[in-house]
Amino acid sequence: MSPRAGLDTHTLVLAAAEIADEQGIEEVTLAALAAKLGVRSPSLYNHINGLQGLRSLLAVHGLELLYAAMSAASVGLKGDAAVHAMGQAYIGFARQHPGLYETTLRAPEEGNPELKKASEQVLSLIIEVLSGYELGAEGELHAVRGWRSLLHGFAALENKGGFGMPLDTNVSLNRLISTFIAGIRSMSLRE
Amino acid sequence: MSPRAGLDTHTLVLAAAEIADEQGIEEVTLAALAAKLGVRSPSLYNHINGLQGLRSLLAVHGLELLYAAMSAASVGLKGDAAVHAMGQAYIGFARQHPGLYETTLRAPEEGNPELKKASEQVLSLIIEVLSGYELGAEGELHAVRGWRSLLHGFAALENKGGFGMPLDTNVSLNRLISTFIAGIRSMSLRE
DNA sequence: ATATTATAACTAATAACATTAGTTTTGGAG
DNA sequence: CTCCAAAACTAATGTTATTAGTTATAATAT
Repeated sequence: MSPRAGLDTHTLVLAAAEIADEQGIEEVTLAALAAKLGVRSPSLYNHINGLQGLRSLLAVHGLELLYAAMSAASVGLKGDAAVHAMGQAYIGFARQHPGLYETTLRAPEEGNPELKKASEQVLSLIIEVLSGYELGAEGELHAVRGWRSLLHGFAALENKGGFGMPLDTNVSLNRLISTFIAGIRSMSLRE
Repeated sequence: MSPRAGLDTHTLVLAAAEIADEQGIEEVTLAALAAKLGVRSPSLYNHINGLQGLRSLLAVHGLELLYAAMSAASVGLKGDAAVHAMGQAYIGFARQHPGLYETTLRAPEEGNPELKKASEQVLSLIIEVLSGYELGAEGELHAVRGWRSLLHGFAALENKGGFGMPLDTNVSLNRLISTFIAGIRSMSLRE
């Protein structure tokens, strides 16, 4: 019963993130979001650029939270410890915010500068942590790709329930990270 | 202008897979599929169980093709060569059928026996190839999880254009596979 | 205090989609 | 040649996103 519900973009993004995490990314519709906020869906257009715009905002928000988690976890650490901490933080974020994490890689727009910036922030943190190993400029880039593949694959499969087997996934993650570290160690020695 | 267009389930799945690979998974709608087949969308219900049913069929079809590719690539090979060949085949399939690959992990139904069967087929092939390393029963399961994570993560990031850097992704893949192998080697020695 | 204005939220309307109900038509079995 | 199961159809409903145009209010200026 109140024109002027007092919404703003940030409130919308937070509410949408909640829907994504609690009900799944498919349920993030303007209709559902408007209902949650006690408003009619066209009203949302005063704050966001349609559904696509909302998805972009969600992606940026997710990447910022992911960066914060990874950064906080690895600050002050070096080498293997930093890699482990960062990997745990990455997967921890994906577990805590499954829907929001998923929006992170649903790259909708190519030219979005906010999105690009948020992605690069995460990327440079990864590069920094892996720079401790003697991989060379090119080897480092390959290692970054591998590290991202590994983390994203693990997060995605775990979230989808792809690891059906009754075996502690934390142990799997730890061993996988150790495997990766051991692998890049042996790669760097080989060259 | 012809009642009796002569459709069947398989034709629908193939046409839907084409849409998925050429236009993206979002464009796989019953409306688009019906248009492609020269039919009205309600007619599709004679052959599939709605959009959800079609998605399940796509997932099964994708897993079967994936299995065929992996199997053909690794037949007769052992050890590192088999792992490399299987990995290349997995990524090759994801590149060749980006949309179909994506449906593979959009697990819609839990209790679908066809889907379960197709998944287990792929899984047992992976287990077989990794059984050559001395990992122990539990270690082998962790390695399987790691191997799947790595492959899926790489496929997903590459498909989404997540590897923005101008560096040959085939080289990255080769090195990643080698890194993984080196990693599980050192893990098995450690215990 | 009162008038003005920018804009948040609204109603109404359209288009795309999935889905169900009920009808028509036809290819093949008898 | 007849008949029937089922393939394809039309019609209708409900959900969604989105646009156009309207109303009402909060903040500002007078």
